[in-house]
Amino acid sequence: MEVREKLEFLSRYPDFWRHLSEEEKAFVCHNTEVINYHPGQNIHSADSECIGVLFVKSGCLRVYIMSEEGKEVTLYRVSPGEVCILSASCVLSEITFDAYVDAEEPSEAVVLNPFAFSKLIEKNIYVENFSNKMKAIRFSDVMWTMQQILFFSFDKRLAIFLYEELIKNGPIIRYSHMEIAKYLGSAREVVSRMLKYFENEGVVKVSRKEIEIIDKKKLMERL
Amino acid sequence: MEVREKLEFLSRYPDFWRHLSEEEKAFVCHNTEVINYHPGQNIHSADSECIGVLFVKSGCLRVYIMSEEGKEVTLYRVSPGEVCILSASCVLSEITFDAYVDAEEPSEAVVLNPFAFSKLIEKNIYVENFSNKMKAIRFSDVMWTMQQILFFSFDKRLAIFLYEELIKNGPIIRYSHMEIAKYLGSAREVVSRMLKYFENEGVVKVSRKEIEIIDKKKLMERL
DNA sequence: TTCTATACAGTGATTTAATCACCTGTTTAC
DNA sequence: GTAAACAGGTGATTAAATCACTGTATAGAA
Repeated sequence: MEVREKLEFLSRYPDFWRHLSEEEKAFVCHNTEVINYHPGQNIHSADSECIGVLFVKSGCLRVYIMSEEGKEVTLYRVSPGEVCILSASCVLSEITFDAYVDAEEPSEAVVLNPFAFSKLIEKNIYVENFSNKMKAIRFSDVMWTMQQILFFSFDKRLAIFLYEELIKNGPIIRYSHMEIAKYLGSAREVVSRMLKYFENEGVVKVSRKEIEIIDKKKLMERL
Repeated sequence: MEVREKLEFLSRYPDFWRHLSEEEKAFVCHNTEVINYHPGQNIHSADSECIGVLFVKSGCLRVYIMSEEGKEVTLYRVSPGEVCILSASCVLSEITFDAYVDAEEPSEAVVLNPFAFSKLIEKNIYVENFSNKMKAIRFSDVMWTMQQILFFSFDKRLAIFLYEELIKNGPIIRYSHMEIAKYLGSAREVVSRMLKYFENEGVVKVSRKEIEIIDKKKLMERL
C-alpha cells in the first residue's frame, strides 16, 4: 500500500483523522503498516506483545474474554470501517481486563503501533478522546451481549444468532458448533442438542460445518 | 451549599474541572444543585427523566440493568469522590443500553443537569473526553462483573461478595438475601441455600437481615 | 393492644444449561 | 496410508435458576 492510498484510507476515520496536524498525519503514516491475518489467527492476547490500533479494511475480527479453564465468551465483532481499540490495551490505562482478538475471516487492517498511538494521545486531546470514544462504543456492544447472556434463554439466543447470520450472509451458515458455542458463551454439546431440536422442529437443516435455515418464519417466531 | 463550597468540591475532579474556563466554571455552578437521596431511592431509570451527571459526595450508588421480567444484575457501585455518568445517558450518544441507578445508602451528590453537560461537551473537547473517559472506566468495572458471573461458580462469587463487605464494613453484613441476589445476578432462594451451607461449614452465622462472618480464614479459603 | 399487610426467609420439586466421559466419523498433514 | 486433529453425537451428572408454596418477623393501622 503506498502512502497516498494509506492517507486516503485513514481519512475515512474522521474522528481520528480530522484533528491531526499535517505533521501528525505524517507521523501516523510512518508508524502504520498494513497487516493481513488468516482465519482463526490470534491477533491480540494477554501474553503476546501489544500490536496497536487496528483500522479494519476487510474481513472480520472477534473480540472475546477467556476464563482460566479456557472457556471463551465473545464480546463483539469488529467489521470493515471500524476500529479495534482493545488490541492497543497496553497503552490504555482505563482498560484493566484482558481481552483477546482473533481474525474470523481473512482480514486486512492498517495497524498503528502502540508507541505512536500513546505519543499521539499524550500530545493531542482529540486523539485521547477518539480512544475513549471507541471504548465507550464497545462498552455498549458488551452491554448488549451481557443482557443476551443474562436475560435470554439459550434457545432464544441461538435463534437470534442464526437470524443475524441469515440477514448478514444468507441462509447457509458455515460455523462449527464449537465456534457458535464460543460466540454464545455456551458449550458445544449444548449447541449441538439445540440445533438438533431446531432441526426436528423444521427450522434448520444441520450438516457438517453447515447449518441451513429452511424456515425463516419458524425461526422468527423463536426470537 | 454555598458557591465557594461547591467550587471547592468540584475542583476535586481535576479531569473535569482543570480545563474549564472561568466562564464555564460559573456556568457549571449555575447548573448544579446538591441533592440528597435516601436508601433504596431510584435515581435514574429507563422511563424517568434524565437527571444528569452526579458527583458523589457521600453514600453509595448502585448501577444495574433489569430484564423485562424484572430480574436485576448490578453492574458496579459509585462511591464518594467518583462520578455517576450513566445517569446522564440521555445526552450520551454512545450509550445505547438502559441502566438503572439507585441510592444504596443515604447519599449526597452535586448534580449537573444534562442540558448544561451537553452544552459543555459540544463546546469543550476536554469535557467530551472526560465523559468518554468515565464511560471507559465503567467499561472495565462491568467487565470485572461479567467475568465473575460467567466464569466463577456461585459459591465463589458469594464468598467474594462477603469478603468484600467484610473488608469494607466489618464482619456484620446487613443485606437481605434478595439484595444480595440482585447484586450477584442470582435468585433469592439460591442465596439462602448457599448461606445455609456456609453456616453449616461454620463460615457465617445467618439471622434475619444480618449475616455475621465468624470465620474469616474459612471464608478466604473459598475465594 | 391486636390485627393485618408486607417483607423476609425456608424448602421441595422441576427445569435449564453446563459439564463430564466417552464414542464415532471425517478431514488434513506428513 | 496412517496418525492426529477436528467435528459432531449421546447419556449421565451437576449446578443453578425457577416455581410453588410455607412459615415468620415486623411495622403500621384500627
